[in-house]
Amino acid sequence: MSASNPQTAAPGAPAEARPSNFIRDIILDDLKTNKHAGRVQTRFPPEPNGYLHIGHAKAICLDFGLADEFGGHTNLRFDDTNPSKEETEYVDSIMEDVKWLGFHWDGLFYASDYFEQLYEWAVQLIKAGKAYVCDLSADEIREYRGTLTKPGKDSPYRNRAVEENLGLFERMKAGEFPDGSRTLRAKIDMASPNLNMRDPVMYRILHASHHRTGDKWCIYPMYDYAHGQSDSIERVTHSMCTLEFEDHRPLYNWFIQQLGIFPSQQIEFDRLNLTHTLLSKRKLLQLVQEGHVSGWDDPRMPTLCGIRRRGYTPEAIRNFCGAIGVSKTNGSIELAMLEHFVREDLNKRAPRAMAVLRPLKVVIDNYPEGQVEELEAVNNPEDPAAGMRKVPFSRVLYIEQDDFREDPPKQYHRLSPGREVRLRAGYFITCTGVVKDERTGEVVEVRCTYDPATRSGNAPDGRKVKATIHWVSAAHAVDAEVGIYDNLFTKEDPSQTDEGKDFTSNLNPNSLEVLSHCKLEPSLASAAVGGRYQFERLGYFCVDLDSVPGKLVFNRTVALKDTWAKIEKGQRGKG
RNA sequence: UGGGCCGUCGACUAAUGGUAGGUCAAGUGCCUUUGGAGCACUUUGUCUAGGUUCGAAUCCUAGCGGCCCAGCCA
Repeated sequence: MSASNPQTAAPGAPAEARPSNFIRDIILDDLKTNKHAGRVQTRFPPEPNGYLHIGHAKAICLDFGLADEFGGHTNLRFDDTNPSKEETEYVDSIMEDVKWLGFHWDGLFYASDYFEQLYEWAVQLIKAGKAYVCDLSADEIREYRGTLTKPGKDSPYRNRAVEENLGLFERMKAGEFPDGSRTLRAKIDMASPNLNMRDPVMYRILHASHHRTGDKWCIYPMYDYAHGQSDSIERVTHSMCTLEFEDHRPLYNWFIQQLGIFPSQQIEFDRLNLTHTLLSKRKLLQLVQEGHVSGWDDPRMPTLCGIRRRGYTPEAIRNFCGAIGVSKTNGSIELAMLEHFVREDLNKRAPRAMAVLRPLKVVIDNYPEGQVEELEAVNNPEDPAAGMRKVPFSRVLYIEQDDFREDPPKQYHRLSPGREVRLRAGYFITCTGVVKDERTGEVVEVRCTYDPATRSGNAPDGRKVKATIHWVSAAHAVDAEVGIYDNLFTKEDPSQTDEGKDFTSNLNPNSLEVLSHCKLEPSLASAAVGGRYQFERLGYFCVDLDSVPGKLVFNRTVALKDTWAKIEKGQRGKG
């Protein structure tokens, strides 16, 4: 059960008020017909072979959210049937991520908890003549399986006597045979149009150490033989999984039926796809291993730990998952949708601060040298309870390079020679001149005068300015490093590649920009790791894991919507 | 090409035989001590062709298009 809910599942909301989806409809219907005596049991079943990503968040919100809505329960179950790929590092991270997202499981289980039961059931199936030990090699099994259009043919071992099968299977378990030499197969139908029903492998021999059972087993169940029965053991009523398992459902049901155990129901929904993003554990692993990113928690990664480090909130992710809905259509959500939900959440809660990313020096000629004033600034205009803070003001300031143009284009409202703007929470200043680098001609300093009557940002004579810009007092500024992130991939669909190239050819070479001498207002000096702020007019930023007092590091979570950038882009477009 | 699934604004998703609606994006305006936020308004859609029906996004038929399946991975 979850303590907190996606916005789509506000506790106590009337069922009719919640957005519908076809899975919810199925549950509603089952409740109406009293199929499981009003019980709703779900599970989230990750394989501990990688870190969770935003796609898993969708499944988690569904599994936990739906159970929660109907007073049901949700188990966290690790699908750990393949010891060669699974590690405790991953189970730890998965538990951490699920908790961070705001969900709490009822039961914590592992498919490996059921190895003994699964083995007994396999023996039962052998005795019933429904399973047999097959000596075919992997290659031979593939040949015998047939193709999409051609039926397969029976294994020569298909009709072994029950006693022989029993003996062989026991010896497989006892470790008498090498890896790959034999398998236990279900006896179903080699001519089935569904390849999953062509005598699927139930057990393979794998002399590998398992992260939980150690060396106890050297035969391991396949996913298809383990998953449905695990659901059944936990009396899962609604077992949600992604679309590619649709073809497996007949097998899922076959095992349950042959065994005569609790009939869990598998329901498939569409996997999340996000533009400019890859959501495949295999490819994410490759990015990490080949060093294209700094690790699983690189802020550019779509992993939950990456997104968390980037500064996303669990609420934002849950709201996003609620908003995208659930269906069976194969589509791709625009990244802008995800970004919308962080902005929406952070706008309400992130305290504001001033930070200058690309500093340009401003000297206010008529401001007394050595004087410092403490100006009052609003912490969050969306939240009066957030209060006020003091920001030091003095004669030499930094402003954003972007906020000054010597030769301003049309519609540019910010500072330029002769023009007056407001300093956020401060005075009106007018640009009186510039100082340039003699060699490069670059403006290295802007000279201004201020109007002492405009303290706090209003002119007594009622005159208006068109722009308000942010600033930091040079003498009081705190230095910081800031990571600016862009899409990890340039293509909308990064898996779409040119001949002979793989997805890494679509990596965005500019996905990370590190700005190292950013100037922050002094109140930020004590910002704690994980702290989220809005740097006014720029975006939302979060204190990075590697940040220490004296050497601050921030990540840009997402930029604020930038109307001027849009206008400017339009101007360039026109020529 | 055998089987399975799916086609609704640019994207995602509702409408369960009876007004094609919502969110994101885009655009316009208002407002603004963040060109932020907010508010208002606007544009754009039922894959195609037949059929059933008083009435079809919804049901039927046939096309067309997309995704998945030939691991001893999950």
